[in-house]
Amino acid sequence: MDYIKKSGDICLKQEDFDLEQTLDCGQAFRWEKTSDGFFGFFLNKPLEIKKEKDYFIFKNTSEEDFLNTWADYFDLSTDYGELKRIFSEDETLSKACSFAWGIRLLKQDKWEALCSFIISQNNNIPRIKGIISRLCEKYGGFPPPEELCASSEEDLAPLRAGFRAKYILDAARKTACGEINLDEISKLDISIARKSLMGICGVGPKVAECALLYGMYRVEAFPVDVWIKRVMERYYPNGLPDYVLPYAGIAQQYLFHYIRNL
DNA sequence: TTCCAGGCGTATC
DNA sequence: GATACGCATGGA
Repeated sequence: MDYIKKSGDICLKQEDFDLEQTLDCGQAFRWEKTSDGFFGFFLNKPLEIKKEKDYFIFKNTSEEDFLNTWADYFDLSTDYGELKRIFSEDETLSKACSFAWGIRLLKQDKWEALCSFIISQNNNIPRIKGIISRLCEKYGGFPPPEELCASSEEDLAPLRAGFRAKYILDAARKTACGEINLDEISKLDISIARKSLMGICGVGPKVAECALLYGMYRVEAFPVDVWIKRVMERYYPNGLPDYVLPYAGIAQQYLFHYIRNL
């Protein structure tokens, strides 16, 4: 990793990384644009980050936090240039990678990702962000399942999550009592992991796939929403090329961003 | 007013 | 197993 320390900040040189494409592409919902960058959270740890010339500036960040938290969160050890070279053998993916060149897959928290994508169903991105923002405001940070499951559906009414409130509570209850163990699920064979997650009310194939990809870094997971469905019908009637499948989830990121901006 | 949004549960066949 | 429908909310 190519970085220097400078008056309390970490300054990082990093290829294949664009803040807007990575933080505002619908994979994470707690990042907000600032005048010159982004402000957001991972595990309730705040970060202000911006780009200045060739450097990404991690404001007020210790070397320890950078190496132990943020380098992992931003998946800095993965060579996205190499992935894009592999993907670009395919014509559509080649265009998608050129267009969305700076997307990286964020290694998010398991519980937060699961909860966030439960909220995402039949919803749009600005409203998902609003609900999660009100959730974090209410609990002083993203609530762990133990804290959340002490609440009732009426308690969650101010979030305006609609019919999803009872799904959030079911996920919190099952996770808090150990019926669902996200750490264990993250290591299971993917088809078994899917089934386990779908034991939660409000978690179907799409949300399970998102929990696996965004919360557990299972990069072979391939969430199919309305947009990706359009991509598949139009460009991949016979499925993705075999050489993409081990990283289908990362390919999906490029395709999602591409088709939404076509 | 109607349609749609990073879907899913339920009923019905 | 497939298909139809309702579901809370809010912006277009």
